[in-house]
Amino acid sequence: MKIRDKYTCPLELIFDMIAGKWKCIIIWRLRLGKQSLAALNKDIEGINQKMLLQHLNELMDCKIVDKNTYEGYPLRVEYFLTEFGKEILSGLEVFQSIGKKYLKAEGNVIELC
Amino acid sequence: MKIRDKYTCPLELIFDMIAGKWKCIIIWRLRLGKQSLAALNKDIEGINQKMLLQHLNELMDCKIVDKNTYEGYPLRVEYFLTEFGKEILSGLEVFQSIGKKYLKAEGNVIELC
DNA sequence: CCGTATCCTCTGCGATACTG
DNA sequence: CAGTATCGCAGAGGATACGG
Repeated sequence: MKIRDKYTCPLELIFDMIAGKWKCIIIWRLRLGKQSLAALNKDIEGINQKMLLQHLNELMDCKIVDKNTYEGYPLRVEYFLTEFGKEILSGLEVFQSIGKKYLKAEGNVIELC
Repeated sequence: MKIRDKYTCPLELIFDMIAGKWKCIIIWRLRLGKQSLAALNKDIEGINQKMLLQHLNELMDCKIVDKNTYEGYPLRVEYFLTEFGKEILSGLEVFQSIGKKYLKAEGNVIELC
């Protein structure tokens, strides 16, 4: 993740925070509540554990995502959106609905997300 | 620009369309109306003409941006947002205001955009 | 079940120079 | 002023294996 030293526009800062192949979909999947790593890994088609973890860590660096860790075996963690993350989510919801409309106009009938 | 063959989420499609270091700022700058290439090049700090053109072309491929070309010398073109582009813009406005709020909370007093 | 370390590939970005 | 062509590099993304 490349956060620049200097921004001329607030938009760019937020955008850099969520730039990355899987960031937006991770946030999207966390919209309904806490998720374990394994659950995310299973739900997000095409991702592998390493990339998931890397993106989650970057999202945590930006305070978009946080996690709870529970001691004991089997290990258990819960990733979830912070309040800041939920604000970001509200922007993504706009894109989600634009995308849905776009796909429908293109004749796609896939049932997605 | 990497548009995938298959999407499980409409959000990802829209996101891939505007992924790229300069895409969102270009759209942002076009929010107030038509702009020549030279004007964009001057206004967007740090970009060079080649990258600007490449990103504009990709945005045109996705029908987010369109342009008018006027014959004669000196050459003149006008890049502008399509209706689809304006929808995308409405999502970016959310990030802009989140970013502004975030920077203010961080103690930044810069006057941006 | 969570998380880290290595290694490798591919492409986004950028510097530079050139054409109409 | 608008647009194209080359070339190089850093870093994002991914396969795989290992450790707590």
